[in-house]
Amino acid sequence: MEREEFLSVYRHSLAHILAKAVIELFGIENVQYAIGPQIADGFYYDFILPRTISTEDFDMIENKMREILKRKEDFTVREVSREEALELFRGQKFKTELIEDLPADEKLTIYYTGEDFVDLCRGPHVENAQQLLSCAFKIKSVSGAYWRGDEKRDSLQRIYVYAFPSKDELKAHLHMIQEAMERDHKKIGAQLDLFMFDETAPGMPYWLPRGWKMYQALLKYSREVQERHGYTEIAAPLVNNKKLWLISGHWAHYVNNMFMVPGISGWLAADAEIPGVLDNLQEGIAEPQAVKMLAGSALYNRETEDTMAAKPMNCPNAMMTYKRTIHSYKELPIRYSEYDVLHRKEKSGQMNGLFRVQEFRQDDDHTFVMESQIEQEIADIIAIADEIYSTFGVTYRAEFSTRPDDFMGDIEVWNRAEAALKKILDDKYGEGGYEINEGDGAFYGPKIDLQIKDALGREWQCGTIQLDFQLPHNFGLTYQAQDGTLEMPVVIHRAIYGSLERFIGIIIENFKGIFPFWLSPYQVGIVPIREEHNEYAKKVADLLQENGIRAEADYSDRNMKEKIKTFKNYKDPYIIVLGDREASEETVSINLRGSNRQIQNVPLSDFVRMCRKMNEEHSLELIDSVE
RNA sequence: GCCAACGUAGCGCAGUCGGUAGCGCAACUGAUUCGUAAUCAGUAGGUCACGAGUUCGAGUCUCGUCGUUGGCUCCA
Repeated sequence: MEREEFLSVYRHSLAHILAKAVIELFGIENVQYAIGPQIADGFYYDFILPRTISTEDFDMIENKMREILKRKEDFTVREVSREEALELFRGQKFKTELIEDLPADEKLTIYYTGEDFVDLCRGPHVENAQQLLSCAFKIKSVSGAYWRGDEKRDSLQRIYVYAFPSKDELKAHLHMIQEAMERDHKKIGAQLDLFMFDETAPGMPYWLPRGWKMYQALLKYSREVQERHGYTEIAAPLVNNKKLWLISGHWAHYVNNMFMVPGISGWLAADAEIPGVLDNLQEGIAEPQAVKMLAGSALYNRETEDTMAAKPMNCPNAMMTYKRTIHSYKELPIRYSEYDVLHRKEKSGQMNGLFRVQEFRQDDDHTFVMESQIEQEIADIIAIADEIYSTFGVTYRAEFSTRPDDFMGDIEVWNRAEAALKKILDDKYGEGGYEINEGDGAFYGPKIDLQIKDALGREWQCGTIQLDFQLPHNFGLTYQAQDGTLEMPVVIHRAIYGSLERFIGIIIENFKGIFPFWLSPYQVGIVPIREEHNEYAKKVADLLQENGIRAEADYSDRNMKEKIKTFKNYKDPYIIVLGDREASEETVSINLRGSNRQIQNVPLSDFVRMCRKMNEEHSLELIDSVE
C-alpha cells in the first residue's frame, strides 16, 4: 500500500510536470488543460492543443519535462476560495467547469510547480521536483478522448506516459509490453495458420484448417463436461423474423447492433430510374446520381413484416424451444446448451482481432429452473467453471452484480435470488473473496461475472451467469407445479468460455501459441527420413488417427531437417522421426517441443498410450518421458 | 462513430528529390535420398488496399472510401 501511495504521488506530480511542459512548448494562451490522473502503468493528461501531437513530438516533450525537473522547483499547495480559483483559471474552461461542479463547501486546493504553473488538484504531491529526478518515464502514445467521456463534448488529445520509480522498473515494464506484443494472438494466429480475416467480412473470422481443429477440440471438451452435468444441446435458426425480436425486446433495445435482412415490400413492374441518389453521406462530397433498377427488382424495406435479423443472442430461440410443450416441475431444471453462430454489429473502430468480433459462437446455455433450484444450479455452474478454467491453468475471480434502480419484476424474487447467489459465493470463495458491484446487475436479473487471469496477469471477462426474470415473462413461459398451478420458471443464462473466438484469442496469448497437447491443432508431426520410410509412416499415421490423435505427416522428398523445421515452427508438441531403425522395431523417436531433447525408440504402443492419456486428461504438461 | 497511425508478392520488409517495382523467407521446377531447426541450382509471382485529383510523369503529393492497429465509448 505504501508503494501504491508513493506511485500515486509521484505519478500525479509527473502529470503536473507534463502539463507544465506542454504549456511551455505551446504557450498558455494556446492550451486548454483538463485532467491528469494516474493509471496502472503511469498517467495521462488531456489537452486541447493548436495542433495534433505526433510520435515525432515525444522526444521534444520528454526533454522539456526533464529540463523542468532539473530546475528543482517546489510543489507548493495553497487553499483558495472558489472566487479566487475561478479568477486564477480564467480562460481555462475545463478547470472552470471542475471548480463550478465542486460542492460549495468543498475546500479548493491548488498546487504550484515553480512560480508559473498552477493546477487545481487535491494532491498530495512531492515537495520538490528534485524528488522526481530518479523516476523513469516515457511517453507511450497520444490518442483522442472526450471531455468526461462524452462524445458530444470537446475532443481532447490524451498523452499517455509510462512512469515508474526507477529505470529498472520502467525497463521491466517495457519488457512486459514487448512480451505481450510477441504473444499477440493476431500475430501468432497468422504464424500458426489458425485464422484470417478479409475486408468483405470485417470482424468475422475465417477459421483455417489448423485453427478449426483447435476450435473443435474446445467444443468437444465443453460438450464432454456439460454432458456430465446434464446439459442437452440444441441448435436453432440463425436468422429470425423481427416478430421474435419484438417479443424478446431486442427490437427495442438492440436493433442497432443487429445484422438486418430487410423484407421485400414489392417488385418493380418496369425498369425504373431513381434520380438524386447521393453516393456519400458527407456534405460537399456527395454527388447525386441516377440509379437504374431493372424490372423485377425487389424493393427491400427494413420495416416490412418479413424483415428478419441475424441473432445476436441465443436466448429467444431457447425460449421458443422451451415453449414447444408444456412442462412439469419434475422436468426442471432443463438445460439447453447451444453453440450457434451469433452476429453483433459493432461500430467501426471497435473490432480487435478475435477479442472483439462481429460473428462468434458462445458456449451458451439457458437453464430453466424453479426458484427453489437457483442455488443448487448456480453452484453446479460454478463447479463447471472451476473445472474448465483449471484445465487451462488460469485462475479466476468472481464479480457479483446486484439489483439496479431500474429493475423489473418482483422485488421479493430479487431479494431471494440475490440471497441465494450470495450464499453460494460466500460458501465457495468466502466472504470478501469476490467483488460485489451494487446496482450493476441487468434490469432483468442479478449476475455473476467470472474474470480469468492470464499468464501475463491480465484479466479477461469470460464466464457469465445471469438470472433472468424478464424473458420467461415476455415469452409467457410456465411449468406445472406440484399443486397443479402454473408457475413461471426462472431462466439462467450462462457461458464459461464466453465467446469461443475471444477465448481462443486469450489462450493463444496465454500459451504464446504453445498449446497443451489436447488443444494443439496438430499433436504429432510425422517425419519419414527417406521416401522408403513413407510406408511405415503411413501406418503410424493411421494408427494415431484411429486413436483420435491429430497427426500430420510430410511424405515429400524434402530433407528431414526441413520437415522437422516446418513442424517445429507450427509448434507441434511431438515430432516423430521414422527411419530404418524405427520401421524394423515398430518404434518412434520423439522430438519434444520446447527443447532439443529426444526420446529414442519408443515402442509405438507406448507412444499411442502417452498421447491418449493427455487427450483424455486434458493435461497441461507435455509428457516428456516414457512411463 | 470520434482522434491518430498504418495498408507495396502468401509472410516479413526496402523503395532517396515524383522518373522502368526490389530483397529475404515461403511457393514452383530440376538435381540431391539424407538420423534431428534452413542441401544446391533455376523459375514464377504485383490493379503498390480502392476511387478521384495535381503533374509530361504518382508506390511517392492532395482529397475521399474501405480495411487494420492503438486509444475514447460500448461490450462477450
